[in-house]
Amino acid sequence: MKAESKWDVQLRKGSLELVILAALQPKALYGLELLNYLHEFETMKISEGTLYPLLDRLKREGIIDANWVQEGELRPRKYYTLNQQGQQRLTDMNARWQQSVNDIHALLKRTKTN
Amino acid sequence: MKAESKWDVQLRKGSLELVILAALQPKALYGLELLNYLHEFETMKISEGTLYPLLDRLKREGIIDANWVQEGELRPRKYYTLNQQGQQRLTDMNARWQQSVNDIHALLKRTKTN
DNA sequence: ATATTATACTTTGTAGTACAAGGTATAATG
DNA sequence: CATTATACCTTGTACTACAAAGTATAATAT
Repeated sequence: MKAESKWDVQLRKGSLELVILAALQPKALYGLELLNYLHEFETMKISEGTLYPLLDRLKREGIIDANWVQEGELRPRKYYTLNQQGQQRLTDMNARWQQSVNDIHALLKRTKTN
Repeated sequence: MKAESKWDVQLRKGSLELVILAALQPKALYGLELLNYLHEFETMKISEGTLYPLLDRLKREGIIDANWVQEGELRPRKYYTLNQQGQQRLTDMNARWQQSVNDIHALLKRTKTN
């Protein structure tokens, strides 16, 4: 696998918020669970130091909710859920992302592939 | 038209470098010409304060070349051209971008569109 | 003449984000 | 009783796009 470049980080920067909302939409996940889920995707292998502050921010912005769950003897886990505002935000972001992809695609089509 | 959100800026952040390389690939453009060209694309309406420092950076990184051209009585213009390294970088970025789009697409497909 | 507009490029300071590296705490394993 | 695994948190840093303002020159308007 190719080492991660500075640019890979920058590219992810914009889409990460969308990606996390999308990941939380089908069902609530706790931090590490979400992290491992994202690791399935080559371009989304982020670290805890990236994820937790981001989740905090999304919570402060009021688009996700968090609540501790104690399951049996296990360490308590903080589950994050997408709320109504989060669902709306996801829809908006999705649309905007699609538009951006279209624009970039159009620009790339005008290049010559020698 | 929808006002530009903080997120729009962040989303553009990652792809802007790719976009500029793609725009310069077919032929050399000067600053404002490139700016106007990008304004054709809704998600790529950047300002001079964004473009010129970015072009400087790409030049310092050695992936584009710049040279002043005096055409007739007009104000001299600085034309930017993609060099060989820039072409390579464009190819690499293109591949990585495609991969990222695929990943995000996969994530979005798993969401429910109620 | 001289003010304004258009063209073209430049500079400065700021805000937002992801990151690496380290930290805390607890329970299970060796 | 040391180590590993799980889980979440904190701090300081690097990078990028941006707004706002500036310089300089030529063409146009008053």
